[in-house]
Amino acid sequence: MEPRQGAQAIRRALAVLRILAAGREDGVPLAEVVRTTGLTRPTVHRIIHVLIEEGIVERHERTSRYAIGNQVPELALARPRPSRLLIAANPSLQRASAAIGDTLFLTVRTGNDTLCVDRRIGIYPIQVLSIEVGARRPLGVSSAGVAILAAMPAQEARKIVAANEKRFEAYRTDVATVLGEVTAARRLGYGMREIGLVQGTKSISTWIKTPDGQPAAAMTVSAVRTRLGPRREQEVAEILLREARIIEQAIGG
Amino acid sequence: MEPRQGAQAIRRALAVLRILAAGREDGVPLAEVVRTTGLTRPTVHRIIHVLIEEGIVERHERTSRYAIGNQVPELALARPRPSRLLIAANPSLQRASAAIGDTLFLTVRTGNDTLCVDRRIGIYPIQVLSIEVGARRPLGVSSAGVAILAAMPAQEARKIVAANEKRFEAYRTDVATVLGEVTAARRLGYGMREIGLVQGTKSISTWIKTPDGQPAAAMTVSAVRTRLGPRREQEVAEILLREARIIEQAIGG
DNA sequence: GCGTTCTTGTCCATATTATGGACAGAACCA
DNA sequence: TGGTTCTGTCCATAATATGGACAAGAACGC
Repeated sequence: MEPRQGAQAIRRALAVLRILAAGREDGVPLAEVVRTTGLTRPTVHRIIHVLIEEGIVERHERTSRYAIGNQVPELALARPRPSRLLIAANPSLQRASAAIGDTLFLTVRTGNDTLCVDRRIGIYPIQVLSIEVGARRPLGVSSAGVAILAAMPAQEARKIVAANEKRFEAYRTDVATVLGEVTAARRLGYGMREIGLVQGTKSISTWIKTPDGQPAAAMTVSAVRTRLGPRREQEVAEILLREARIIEQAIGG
Repeated sequence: MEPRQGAQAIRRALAVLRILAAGREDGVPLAEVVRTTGLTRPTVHRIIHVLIEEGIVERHERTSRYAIGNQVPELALARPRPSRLLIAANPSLQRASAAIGDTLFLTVRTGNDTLCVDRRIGIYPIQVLSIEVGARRPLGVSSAGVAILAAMPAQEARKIVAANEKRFEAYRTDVATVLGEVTAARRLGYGMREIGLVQGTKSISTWIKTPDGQPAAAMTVSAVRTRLGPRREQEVAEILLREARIIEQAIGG
């Protein structure tokens, strides 16, 4: 079905907001927003400054970077309860982290992005804290994003990857690489990044689907590479797959 | 200065979102959004359904009411840190609640609304929990809103009250009543509601200003009426005023 | 059970808004 | 110092967003 007409400006504003959200508290320069949204500079400038007037965006004086403003968390207070996924995943994150010893992450799909919504640090003396809660990236950049893409129909995954193309350069990847990883993840049954977001690390992600079959989230282990040789990778993947199924059951009701 | 042109649709979408935020998890029917924003039904319908497609709004199947969607808290994760006001106010809320024995609320101004961002329950056996964190209302409806309006230039207060006119009916008040309360609050130096948001209660609010002199927040005590006779009202007001000044100092740096 | 009222939902001719090419000034860097 | 890159702005015009009119369904009252 065709998307609803008559609100192009609203969609554009949201596209801008999602780019600013990816920049978190550091903010994003105007040129980067122009580049990644594909909109023209006057258009981005106008959208951003209206959002500033409305308190949705703020401009950092010293750096001229734009970031999410205080009214977004204020609007979010209208929806304070954690999602069913977050609640359902809690014991699995705990169990998996204890069993594996490394850091566990819960990441959700939000539009064409991934967003880290929970993190559980393990007990092994070396922990790879590659991202934090709130970290947002284009789908395809992390092993979680790759896993989520792998779990959806191939054509839909290609559309999303194409939409994110302009943003991959900033994360030192590209469409061909991402699609290759998605294909490999389909084969393996989970996503994996030999080269994690951090040098010398490796991460493994399993997708989590909602009751209607949509891949909506992923659970990820990140560790130093030496801790994830072929045999241990298999063990970790099995633990993650089992807990992902448990989460899916819990969400189903 | 004239507000920036070229993004009326974005402002309208935000106006709709703020109405939905006021409805919190209960949601708001379409007709109510039409009435309070003053927009036409096709316009509101279109805006809401684009926001639904974008995950910003969701529609409750059973009640046909619209509410804030899951992507708003997800965007808010880009700005996780509590504001300086919230941090600065924490010890004052604690002290005032202990000294007074009733519930203390911290409320901020957000656009033409007030939003409760913190609440501290007192030790007296009867507590008036008139609102919760996340409760959003038009400026002018609560004693906190009245206090904030009283602390700003009269012309600016009148503009805000005029903008909120259509929404007052739902809270059983009107422009004349609100302006009367604002005038009284200017005289008293604090806002007060003999008839609180809850029958048989009374509330007292003192404004809190930012370093640039803008009234941005208020601290409120709510109690059963019998606990706030004239003399005790004076004592409570003095405690609130003192703590408000402390908070203003802490924000100032 | 029927009539009335109220609500949500949709269409599309047209009014109005949003756009972006062109230009200017500031900041940065070699 | 000059070149490059960035932010910011203008306004003629292209394109979008609008809302009056209408339809259908739900809720309510007698």
